[in-house]
Amino acid sequence: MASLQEVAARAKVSIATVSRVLNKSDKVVPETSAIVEQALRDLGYRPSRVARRLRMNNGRAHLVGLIIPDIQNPFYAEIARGVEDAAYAAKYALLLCNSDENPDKERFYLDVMRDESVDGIVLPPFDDTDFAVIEMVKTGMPVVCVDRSLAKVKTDLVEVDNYQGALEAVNHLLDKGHTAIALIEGRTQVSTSRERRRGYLDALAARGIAPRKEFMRAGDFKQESGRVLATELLGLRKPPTALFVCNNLMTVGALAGLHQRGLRVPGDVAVVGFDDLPWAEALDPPPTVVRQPAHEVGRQAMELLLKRIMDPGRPPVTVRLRPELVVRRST
Amino acid sequence: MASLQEVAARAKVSIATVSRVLNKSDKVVPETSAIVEQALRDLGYRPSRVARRLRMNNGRAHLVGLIIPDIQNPFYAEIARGVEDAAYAAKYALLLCNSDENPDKERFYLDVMRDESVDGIVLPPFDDTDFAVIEMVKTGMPVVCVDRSLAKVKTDLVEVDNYQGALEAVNHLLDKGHTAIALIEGRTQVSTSRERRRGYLDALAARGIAPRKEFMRAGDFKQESGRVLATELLGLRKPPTALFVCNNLMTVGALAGLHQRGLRVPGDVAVVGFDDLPWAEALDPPPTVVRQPAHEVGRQAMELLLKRIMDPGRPPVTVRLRPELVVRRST
DNA sequence: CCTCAAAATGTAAACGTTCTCACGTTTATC
DNA sequence: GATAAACGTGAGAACGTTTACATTTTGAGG
Repeated sequence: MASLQEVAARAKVSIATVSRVLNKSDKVVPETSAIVEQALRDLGYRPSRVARRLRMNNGRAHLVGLIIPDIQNPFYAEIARGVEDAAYAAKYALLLCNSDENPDKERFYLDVMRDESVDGIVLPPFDDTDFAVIEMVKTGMPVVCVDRSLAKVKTDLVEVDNYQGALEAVNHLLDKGHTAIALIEGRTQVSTSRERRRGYLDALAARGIAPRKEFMRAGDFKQESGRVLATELLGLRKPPTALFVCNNLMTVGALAGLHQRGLRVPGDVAVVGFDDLPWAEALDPPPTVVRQPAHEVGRQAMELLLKRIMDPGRPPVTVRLRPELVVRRST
Repeated sequence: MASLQEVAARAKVSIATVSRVLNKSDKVVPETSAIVEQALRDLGYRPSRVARRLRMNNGRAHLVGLIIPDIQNPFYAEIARGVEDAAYAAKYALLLCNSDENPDKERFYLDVMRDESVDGIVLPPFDDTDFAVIEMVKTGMPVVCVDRSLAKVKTDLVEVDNYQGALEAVNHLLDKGHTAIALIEGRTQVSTSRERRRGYLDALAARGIAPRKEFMRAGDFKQESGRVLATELLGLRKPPTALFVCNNLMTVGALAGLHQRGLRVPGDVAVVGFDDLPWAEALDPPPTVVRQPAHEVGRQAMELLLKRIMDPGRPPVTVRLRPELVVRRST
């Protein structure tokens, strides 16, 4: 509550001097410095981040934004933790928002961030052509994309090698002798979905297996669509013997759907998911998944963002992390 | 980027008039209004939340803080969603931070919030006597506590009837014929822990069962401590036949610990947990739990906060929500 | 002692708002 | 037709910082 004004009055110096003591930027003689420091302590002075931000509209707000689809999705929660840990280490605060994969909500929060003049933003774009995000990048706002990329503009990006992950997942199923492998993918406008599908197709092709249209279904990344699509697939006249499900929530949904139909996993159908789950070990059965280093994704994204804030002119960088196939008991 | 200044220049009016048009507070003749609106559109004007906040240090920042122990805990993630949904509905943005049950981190973030001059804060206090939070309340900052309460000061509070929940949980085990029921509780400085323990003790007492010290263990709310304590308990010469575990993560940990020892649930040991889990149905076995209406807790907390922001003088209110025993297959 | 540069401190503008007050113009009242 | 009231608009202060620039103090060299 105490302002520079009041501190200055108490120390009988000018506010400029107090400011100098605070930022230890300029020279101030030890004596005065001591007096000011005392006044500072006496009044329990705390600088107003708001006033500071207004004054220096460049990059010292020590505040960054993070927009994710849904904090209740453990994958994004882990990314968020990665971002937060790196931010906290650098003494940055985080404006965290859920877009719900809803462009309007995303836009609202992007606006908030601009209006709050945050130093930068970390986010997985809604899709390839996310207009609002592209616009934001063009205004010069530091933006780091995570998980998903943007088609037209180049930004810093931390992603996981989705193609490689999918390849390994499907190869694993093929190695187990499966040939009728179905794909449950997410929204196809999202770069990660396409990469994973490409991995799926290439893995099949490498063994000379022709993909079947009816084995490829697109959901919306949510649990319910996993359940519905798995049920549909297993209801086919010639059902698949294995499922490759392209995200965590849909995997859980698929397992639930299979249980509902009274099918045994992996006895009747094998399942490989994408994204690990925090309680995978406690699930029935513990699913084989392609684990993404989500915390690391978040951490590196934040670090990239910090670098860009320090040096806005630096060329954009892409960091590609390797996923890891974790074999458990669903295959 | 465009400021009031620039808009005013383009519309050939004073900034005061532009401001009036924006806030449609004062009367401005339709003609000028139209010209200004046009200029506003032409320049794509967006008000600076920062400048606005600096000017009106009372309650129109449209920004609130939320500090939770860990966003990766689904219980808190659900609370966070409740808060966020209500905040978004009221066009408030959310400064979200993880305290990790770490007082230093909590203090850092509380400071950030004060310095950002947020309109108010929602949080579960670290414990009963959380000094930093009490201090914050005393400065007049609107604070709503969720889940846990503060001992000395009275604030708005949204809590769940932990006593009742524990009572039902333990009664359920008693009804199943168990008498050797162990308790795995959280940090005992936290109000919820004590309430749940009280429920546990009273339920036993009502059936004339004397509590046994070695059956009561305190953990730290985290998965690992659930695993360790469950293992310890089942290693006793006379082990319990049922476990009442006081939060979600410790429940998962306990289940893992029991599996490790090769024990069957509920065959060898029955388990009731506190807090529901998003994929409870997919767990092995799906656990019986006391479900807390976490989303509702968050939503109501945010609404209480909004009321307090509007009317700082109103007397603090306590909302107590009812938990619900969800019987599944671990008992 | 005086001068003058260097060092220490003070002054004031700026950031983008909101809002009080004052000012000029129109309309109502007698 | 003069005076007052009502209305629309503008000027400028304030919020709490940082910082360029101006001013004062200091100390050394002559």
